[in-house]
Amino acid sequence: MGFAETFKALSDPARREILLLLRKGRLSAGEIGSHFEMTGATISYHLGILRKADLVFETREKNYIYYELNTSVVEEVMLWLSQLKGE
Amino acid sequence: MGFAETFKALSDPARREILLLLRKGRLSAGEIGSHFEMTGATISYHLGILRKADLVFETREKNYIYYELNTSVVEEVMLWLSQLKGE
DNA sequence: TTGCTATTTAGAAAAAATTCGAAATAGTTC
DNA sequence: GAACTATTTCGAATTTTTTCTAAATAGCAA
Repeated sequence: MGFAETFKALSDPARREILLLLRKGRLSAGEIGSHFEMTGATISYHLGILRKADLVFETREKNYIYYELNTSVVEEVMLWLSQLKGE
Repeated sequence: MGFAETFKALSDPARREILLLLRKGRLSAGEIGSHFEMTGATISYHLGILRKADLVFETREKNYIYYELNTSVVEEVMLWLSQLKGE
Protein backbone atom coordinates (compact mmCIF):
# COMPACT_ATOMS: atom_id res chain seq x y z
CA MET A 1 0.00 0.00 0.00
CA GLY A 2 0.96 3.65 0.20
CA PHE A 3 -0.99 6.14 -1.84
CA ALA A 4 2.06 8.35 -2.32
CA GLU A 5 3.85 5.57 -4.21
CA THR A 6 0.75 4.73 -6.20
CA PHE A 7 -0.10 8.24 -7.29
CA LYS A 8 3.55 8.97 -8.01
CA ALA A 9 3.68 5.88 -10.20
CA LEU A 10 0.56 7.04 -12.04
CA SER A 11 1.88 10.56 -12.53
CA ASP A 12 4.24 9.64 -15.36
CA PRO A 13 2.79 9.47 -18.90
CA ALA A 14 5.01 6.56 -19.95
CA ARG A 15 4.00 4.56 -16.90
CA ARG A 16 0.31 5.21 -17.53
CA GLU A 17 0.83 4.14 -21.13
CA ILE A 18 2.48 0.94 -19.97
CA LEU A 19 -0.51 0.15 -17.77
CA LEU A 20 -2.87 0.73 -20.69
CA LEU A 21 -0.79 -1.58 -22.87
CA LEU A 22 -1.05 -4.28 -20.24
CA ARG A 23 -4.86 -4.22 -20.33
CA LYS A 24 -4.73 -6.58 -23.31
CA GLY A 25 -2.62 -9.07 -21.46
CA ARG A 26 0.88 -9.66 -20.23
CA LEU A 27 3.93 -8.38 -22.10
CA SER A 28 7.64 -8.89 -21.68
CA ALA A 29 9.84 -5.95 -20.74
CA GLY A 30 11.19 -5.91 -24.27
CA GLU A 31 7.74 -5.85 -25.87
CA ILE A 32 6.78 -2.98 -23.61
CA GLY A 33 9.97 -1.15 -24.47
CA SER A 34 9.32 -1.44 -28.20
CA HIS A 35 6.41 0.98 -27.79
CA PHE A 36 8.65 3.75 -26.47
CA GLU A 37 11.60 5.87 -27.50
CA MET A 38 13.57 4.98 -24.41
CA THR A 39 16.42 2.67 -23.58
CA GLY A 40 15.72 -0.67 -21.97
CA ALA A 41 17.30 0.63 -18.80
CA THR A 42 14.77 3.41 -18.57
CA ILE A 43 11.87 1.05 -19.24
CA SER A 44 13.23 -1.20 -16.53
CA TYR A 45 13.29 1.78 -14.18
CA HIS A 46 9.65 2.58 -14.90
CA LEU A 47 8.63 -1.05 -14.50
CA GLY A 48 10.37 -1.04 -11.13
CA ILE A 49 8.33 1.96 -10.04
CA LEU A 50 5.11 0.27 -11.16
CA ARG A 51 6.09 -2.94 -9.42
CA LYS A 52 6.93 -1.19 -6.14
CA ALA A 53 3.54 0.48 -6.33
CA ASP A 54 1.97 -2.97 -6.81
CA LEU A 55 0.36 -1.83 -10.03
CA VAL A 56 2.00 -4.66 -11.92
CA PHE A 57 3.59 -7.99 -11.09
CA GLU A 58 6.12 -9.99 -12.96
CA THR A 59 6.50 -13.65 -13.83
CA ARG A 60 9.76 -15.03 -15.16
CA GLU A 61 9.69 -17.46 -18.01
CA LYS A 62 12.60 -18.58 -20.16
CA ASN A 63 14.84 -15.56 -20.22
CA TYR A 64 11.91 -13.19 -20.44
CA ILE A 65 10.22 -11.31 -17.66
CA TYR A 66 6.53 -10.82 -18.26
CA TYR A 67 4.60 -8.00 -16.70
CA GLU A 68 0.95 -8.08 -15.87
CA LEU A 69 -1.54 -5.57 -14.54
CA ASN A 70 -2.55 -5.81 -10.89
CA THR A 71 -5.93 -4.19 -10.56
CA SER A 72 -6.41 -4.64 -6.83
CA VAL A 73 -4.48 -1.47 -6.02
CA VAL A 74 -6.48 0.42 -8.62
CA GLU A 75 -9.59 -0.44 -6.60
CA GLU A 76 -8.06 1.00 -3.46
CA VAL A 77 -7.21 4.23 -5.21
CA MET A 78 -10.73 4.51 -6.55
CA LEU A 79 -12.05 3.99 -3.04
CA TRP A 80 -9.87 6.79 -1.74
CA LEU A 81 -11.04 9.09 -4.52
CA SER A 82 -14.68 8.31 -3.89
CA GLN A 83 -14.17 9.42 -0.28
CA LEU A 84 -13.27 12.78 -1.68
CA LYS A 85 -16.49 13.28 -3.52
CA GLY A 86 -18.81 12.88 -0.56
CA GLU A 87 -18.96 9.48 1.12
CA MET B 1 -7.33 18.36 -17.64
CA GLY B 2 -3.98 16.59 -17.77
CA PHE B 3 -3.64 13.40 -15.81
CA ALA B 4 0.05 13.98 -15.18
CA GLU B 5 -0.71 17.17 -13.26
CA THR B 6 -3.58 15.56 -11.42
CA PHE B 7 -1.76 12.44 -10.31
CA LYS B 8 1.32 14.47 -9.43
CA ALA B 9 -0.85 16.72 -7.29
CA LEU B 10 -2.32 13.69 -5.57
CA SER B 11 1.07 12.09 -4.96
CA ASP B 12 1.98 14.39 -2.06
CA PRO B 13 0.68 13.42 1.40
CA ALA B 14 0.19 17.02 2.50
CA ARG B 15 -1.84 17.78 -0.59
CA ARG B 16 -4.01 14.71 -0.11
CA GLU B 17 -4.54 15.77 3.49
CA ILE B 18 -5.58 19.23 2.34
CA LEU B 19 -8.16 17.72 0.02
CA LEU B 20 -9.54 15.59 2.84
CA LEU B 21 -9.78 18.66 5.08
CA LEU B 22 -11.78 20.43 2.40
CA ARG B 23 -14.42 17.72 2.34
CA LYS B 24 -16.11 19.41 5.29
CA GLY B 25 -16.30 22.71 3.45
CA ARG B 26 -14.18 25.60 2.37
CA LEU B 27 -11.20 26.82 4.39
CA SER B 28 -8.89 29.79 4.12
CA ALA B 29 -5.23 29.28 3.31
CA GLY B 30 -4.39 30.14 6.92
CA GLU B 31 -6.86 27.64 8.34
CA ILE B 32 -5.41 24.96 6.07
CA GLY B 33 -1.89 25.90 7.12
CA SER B 34 -2.73 25.58 10.81
CA HIS B 35 -3.06 21.82 10.31
CA PHE B 36 0.53 21.45 9.14
CA GLU B 37 4.08 22.03 10.31
CA MET B 38 4.97 24.11 7.29
CA THR B 39 5.41 27.76 6.53
CA GLY B 40 2.64 29.69 4.82
CA ALA B 41 4.84 29.91 1.75
CA THR B 42 4.96 26.15 1.46
CA ILE B 43 1.21 25.79 1.98
CA SER B 44 0.69 28.39 -0.71
CA TYR B 45 2.92 26.36 -3.02
CA HIS B 46 0.87 23.21 -2.43
CA LEU B 47 -2.39 25.08 -2.91
CA GLY B 48 -1.02 26.36 -6.20
CA ILE B 49 -0.32 22.81 -7.34
CA LEU B 50 -3.82 21.70 -6.38
CA ARG B 51 -5.33 24.70 -8.12
CA LYS B 52 -3.37 24.11 -11.33
CA ALA B 53 -4.61 20.53 -11.25
CA ASP B 54 -8.16 21.87 -10.87
CA LEU B 55 -8.62 19.87 -7.72
CA VAL B 56 -9.54 23.01 -5.79
CA PHE B 57 -10.74 26.48 -6.64
CA GLU B 58 -10.41 29.66 -4.68
CA THR B 59 -12.77 32.49 -3.85
CA ARG B 60 -11.49 35.76 -2.41
CA GLU B 61 -13.37 37.38 0.40
CA LYS B 62 -12.19 40.20 2.65
CA ASN B 63 -8.47 39.62 2.80
CA TYR B 64 -8.86 35.88 2.96
CA ILE B 65 -8.63 33.40 0.15
CA TYR B 66 -10.92 30.45 0.61
CA TYR B 67 -10.24 27.11 -0.98
CA GLU B 68 -12.85 24.63 -1.96
CA LEU B 69 -12.79 21.10 -3.33
CA ASN B 70 -13.53 20.62 -7.04
CA THR B 71 -14.79 17.10 -7.47
CA SER B 72 -15.27 17.16 -11.24
CA VAL B 73 -11.66 16.28 -11.91
CA VAL B 74 -11.85 13.49 -9.38
CA GLU B 75 -14.58 11.93 -11.51
CA GLU B 76 -12.36 12.04 -14.59
CA VAL B 77 -9.54 10.32 -12.73
CA MET B 78 -11.89 7.61 -11.55
CA LEU B 79 -13.06 7.12 -15.10
CA TRP B 80 -9.48 6.69 -16.27
CA LEU B 81 -8.81 4.19 -13.51
CA SER B 82 -11.92 2.19 -14.31
CA GLN B 83 -10.61 1.82 -17.87
CA LEU B 84 -7.69 0.05 -16.37
CA LYS B 85 -9.71 -2.63 -14.67
CA GLY B 86 -11.49 -3.96 -17.71
CA GLU B 87 -13.86 -1.56 -19.46
C1' DT C 1 31.92 -23.67 -21.66
C1' DT C 2 31.17 -20.10 -24.90
C1' DG C 3 28.32 -17.04 -26.90
C1' DC C 4 23.71 -14.92 -27.32
C1' DT C 5 19.52 -12.61 -25.76
C1' DA C 6 16.73 -10.25 -22.27
C1' DT C 7 16.71 -7.55 -18.53
C1' DT C 8 18.45 -5.25 -14.48
C1' DT C 9 21.74 -2.59 -11.66
C1' DA C 10 25.25 1.04 -10.94
C1' DG C 11 26.88 5.57 -11.48
C1' DA C 12 26.45 9.98 -13.12
C1' DA C 13 24.20 14.05 -15.24
C1' DA C 14 20.23 16.85 -15.89
C1' DA C 15 15.67 18.29 -14.76
C1' DA C 16 11.86 18.81 -11.57
C1' DA C 17 9.85 19.16 -6.92
C1' DT C 18 9.95 20.70 -2.17
C1' DT C 19 11.01 23.79 1.35
C1' DC C 20 12.32 28.01 3.61
C1' DG C 21 13.17 33.07 4.80
C1' DA C 22 12.50 37.46 3.05
C1' DA C 23 10.14 40.59 0.24
C1' DA C 24 5.99 41.88 -2.32
C1' DT C 25 0.89 42.30 -2.91
C1' DA C 26 -3.58 43.20 -1.59
C1' DG C 27 -7.38 44.14 1.05
C1' DT C 28 -8.85 46.06 6.14
C1' DT C 29 -9.21 48.99 9.66
C1' DC C 30 -8.11 52.88 12.18
C1' DG D 1 -2.63 57.70 4.50
C1' DA D 2 -0.43 54.32 8.02
C1' DA D 3 -0.39 50.13 10.30
C1' DC D 4 -2.03 45.43 10.25
C1' DT D 5 -3.33 40.81 8.53
C1' DA D 6 -3.50 37.15 5.05
C1' DT D 7 -1.44 35.27 1.37
C1' DT D 8 1.61 34.96 -2.51
C1' DT D 9 5.94 35.44 -5.07
C1' DC D 10 11.02 35.35 -5.35
C1' DG D 11 15.51 33.33 -4.89
C1' DA D 12 18.19 29.89 -3.20
C1' DA D 13 19.27 25.32 -1.08
C1' DT D 14 18.14 20.52 -0.82
C1' DT D 15 16.07 16.40 -2.31
C1' DT D 16 13.89 13.50 -5.63
C1' DT D 17 13.05 11.95 -10.27
C1' DT D 18 14.29 10.80 -14.82
C1' DT D 19 17.37 9.42 -18.19
C1' DC D 20 21.46 7.65 -20.22
C1' DT D 21 25.75 4.58 -20.97
C1' DA D 22 28.25 0.89 -19.39
C1' DA D 23 28.61 -3.09 -16.73
C1' DA D 24 26.45 -7.03 -14.37
C1' DT D 25 23.16 -10.98 -14.02
C1' DA D 26 20.69 -14.79 -15.64
C1' DG D 27 18.80 -18.18 -18.57
C1' DC D 28 19.15 -20.52 -23.11
C1' DA D 29 21.46 -22.77 -27.02
C1' DA D 30 25.12 -24.59 -29.40
